[in-house]
Amino acid sequence: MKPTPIADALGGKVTADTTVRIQGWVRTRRDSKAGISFIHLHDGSSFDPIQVVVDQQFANYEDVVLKITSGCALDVTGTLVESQGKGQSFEIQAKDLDVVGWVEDPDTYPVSPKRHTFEYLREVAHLRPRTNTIGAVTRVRNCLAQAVHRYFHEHGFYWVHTPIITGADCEGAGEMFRVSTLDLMNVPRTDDGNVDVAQDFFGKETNLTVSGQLNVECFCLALSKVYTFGPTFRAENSHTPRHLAEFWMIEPEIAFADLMDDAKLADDLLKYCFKAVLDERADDMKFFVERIEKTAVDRLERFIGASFEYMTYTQAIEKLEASGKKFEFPVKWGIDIQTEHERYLSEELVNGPVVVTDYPKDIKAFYMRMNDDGKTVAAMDVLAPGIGEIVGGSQREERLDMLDKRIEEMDLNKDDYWWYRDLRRYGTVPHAGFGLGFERLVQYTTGVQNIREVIPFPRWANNADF
RNA sequence: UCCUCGGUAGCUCAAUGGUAGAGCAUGCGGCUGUUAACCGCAGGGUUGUAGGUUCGAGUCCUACCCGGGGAGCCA
Repeated sequence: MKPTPIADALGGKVTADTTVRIQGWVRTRRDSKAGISFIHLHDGSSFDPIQVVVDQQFANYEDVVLKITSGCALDVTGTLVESQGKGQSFEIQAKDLDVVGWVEDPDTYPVSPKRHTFEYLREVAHLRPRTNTIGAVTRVRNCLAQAVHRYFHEHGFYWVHTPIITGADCEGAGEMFRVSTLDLMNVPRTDDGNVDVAQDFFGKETNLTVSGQLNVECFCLALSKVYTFGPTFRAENSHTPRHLAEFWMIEPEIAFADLMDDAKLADDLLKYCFKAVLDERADDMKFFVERIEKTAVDRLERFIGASFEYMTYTQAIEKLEASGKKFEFPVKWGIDIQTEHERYLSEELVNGPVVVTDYPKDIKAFYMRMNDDGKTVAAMDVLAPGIGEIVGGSQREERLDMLDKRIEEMDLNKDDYWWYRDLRRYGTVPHAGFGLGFERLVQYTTGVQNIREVIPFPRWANNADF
């Protein structure tokens, strides 16, 4: 008999009083000495486990059923019936039960049925997918990823697979991870004592990508609407609940578009994704509301219903100055907006997502388009309550002379950007794009505090186990 | 990298410089169509690592390692 996903059995997709077969892992077992055992079985298909009811009459009740513990893998066939107890619609009256995999020592089973801290669960990351929280996060993460691709597909975007390994010349910010096959014990040197990168695999210095943006721009100026969605890497030694050394980023790039088109796209995409989660993962979101973050669903509903609040950097600075707040970093035109400032803007002033645009050129990247005032660039950040910067984007500088001026001002080497500059020499058009940190999106959606819980196997400084 | 708090049973935490304790989990028993159940009993410890002070260190000192929170950087 073909097994049925638990979601289908609970969701009314199977006729009551018929025989079903289910396979999964035990969450809990409770016994009634009166002659019944209740086993909660989960298989990942839904948040809720299914209750398997096993009667004492069962052939191997004493030898098998009463020895089942949390974590055991079962294959159960029985009748799907309406539950007599509270807490579930349907349950299974077991007719046949096979323990496919036992837990060898229940006493030291790392995810025993009790409360665990997230810090502890990271140390058993191979088993934490069995917990309610990580299971729910995994389903929501998947739902968001599917929604991202679906949104872009429906709107005529092409998914471009930009490289993971990149030449060092051309990436701007962020500490990078070196990619090399050189023997660390015996590094070849040039005559002047430097590492002889010519002998390395690629014949030059290479690193893991920190962003696919520059590459995806090439495809944007040919296919009009494109995006990347893949892993990116930062070797920053940052120790915060919002940073990872390896994370996934979504980077759309649109041609014949300006900064407002860009912001509109971010707005649209985010709302589409949140709607998908509310539609498809109500079970998991209910759990997040109950156990993780009370306002999780409210927040998404408000986000979907609200229009983005827009302000320029200059206006934001004025608001911060007028707030009467004492900030650790004093507010002055020209400073970068700090975490405490972001919090004030999105959490207190607006209490919702805020788009801040037109930042001073000196605190932003070389490729951002110079505004007519000569002081600011066409950049935008979306700040969300509780998480800070969730989207960072800009209109790109499409004018070669202006781009060259910025490259020079920022002390970069023009020759390193020869192909990026070529885009401005051959059929250049105004274009714009942004980066959306996928894990931050999952964090914002679920209300999970630490980013290390929303990626299957988190990597950060000194942590690359599993 | 900086500031700050912490590291004791499988997990979460107690313990004035003087006998190492509880809750949960686990095992056994009792009770119950049970739902993060309840009652009783039991097993379970190199107190992060390495030094030092002391008659005596989980507790005080030094160094290091690891984790949380905050900051910087950012997505």
